[in-house]
Amino acid sequence: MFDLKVFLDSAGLGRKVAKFRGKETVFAQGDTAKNVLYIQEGGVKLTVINESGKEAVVAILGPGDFLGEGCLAGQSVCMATATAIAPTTVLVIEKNEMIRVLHGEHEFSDRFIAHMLARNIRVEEDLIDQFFNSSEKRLARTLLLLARYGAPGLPQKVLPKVSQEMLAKMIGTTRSRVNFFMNKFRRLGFIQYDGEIHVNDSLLSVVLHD
Amino acid sequence: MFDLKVFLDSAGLGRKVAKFRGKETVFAQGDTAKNVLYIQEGGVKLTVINESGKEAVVAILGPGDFLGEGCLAGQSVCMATATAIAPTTVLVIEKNEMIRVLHGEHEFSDRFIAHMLARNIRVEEDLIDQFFNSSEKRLARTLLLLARYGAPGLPQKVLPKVSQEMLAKMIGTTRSRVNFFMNKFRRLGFIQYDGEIHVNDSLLSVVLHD
DNA sequence: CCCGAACTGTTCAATGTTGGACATTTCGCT
DNA sequence: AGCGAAATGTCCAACATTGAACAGTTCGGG
Repeated sequence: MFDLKVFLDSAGLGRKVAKFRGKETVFAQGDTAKNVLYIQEGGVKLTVINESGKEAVVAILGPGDFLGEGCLAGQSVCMATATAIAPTTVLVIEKNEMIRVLHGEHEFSDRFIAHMLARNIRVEEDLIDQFFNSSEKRLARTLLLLARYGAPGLPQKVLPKVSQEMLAKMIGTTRSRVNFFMNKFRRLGFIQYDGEIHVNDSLLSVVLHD
Repeated sequence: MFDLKVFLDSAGLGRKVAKFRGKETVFAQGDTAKNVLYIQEGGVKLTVINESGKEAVVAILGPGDFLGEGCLAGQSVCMATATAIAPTTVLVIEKNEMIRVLHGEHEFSDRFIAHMLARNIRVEEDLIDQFFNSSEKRLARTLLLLARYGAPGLPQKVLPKVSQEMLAKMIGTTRSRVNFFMNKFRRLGFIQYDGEIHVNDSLLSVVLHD
């Protein structure tokens, strides 16, 4: 398979590597945007804060994902804050280098296009979810998606540690609402938890039923 | 400037052209997805319908935009319905042709990447808007964006014809809510209308204020 | 110029959601 | 073990939103 790291090395781009521990800020909303990052290991959450200080989680990214691509489209400042949610290693690619390589290297631009297409589909799904569904359904969907995080093949049903507060910021509601539904889901046997959260397939019924 | 149509012609891709009149369906949610389309003239709206028959407008696309790119990422059926909102001409590019040209032609892949980046930024903004803002603010934002439709330079403040029903589907709320706010905006002098809608800059205050 | 279809204006009860507050539990740390 | 911080459980009044109904208006076409 195509190994981006090896490729970038040979293109002389893989040299700048940055490492972050959990909770460290990778870049902050408002920073000048001049690099594109590529996640090698770990995970990053993208959050946005509005004028009144409310926070929203826009995306959770993992190995193989790019972030900061906005600068390629001319965004001069970062629209979101990127925070490591685990020990994380990223490749740092300077904007103009990125443009040069995207233009020159087929394999690389193919890969990047695939990433953008996937990301776009995901964000569109999130938007549609937000349009159609109540917070209860959005929570159920988010839990199901998280439960498969990092294991697209096998159904793994244990979540990485996520607080109710964070869930609230992911689906765009309040913590008390999340708490209410988590208890409801537990009462109905859709999930269990005690430190770790276990998601049951039966939770799907919440998303599916009218 | 780079003219995509001329380029596609010389690559032997510009031959398949399709034309639609207003309200005609370009493709429907559930259709098998095998082509990427490029809008030359006109405009298209993308809508999604959920199980209970509720409809949402996901995007409004114009000349220079691609649609149906989801198939490149492996989506085998269309996730949305595309409907012409004006007399429209599109280039039809078969999926595998698209992949071949994306891989082989720098200028073309650059262009496509730019489109995906822009689209992504827009959808992300819509998602954030949905997270943070009340339906009143979302309506105000949508009106302001529409008022500049097709004229990024000069501030043009007259909307293309959009019904309150359609506005409701764009911001994810009900018609009665849209009606309520439209009247409020009019009462406050933020907009005028009588067939055509005129958007005042003062409407910005609705979006900006806490 | 009249009809029907599409759009707009208006109302309201039922429901969903927010944004607090406060008590309780869990967790990491020394 | 004991402290403080973080996370969870619970409650509730104020507020926003839905969904449906019905009347009035505009508009295009026969």
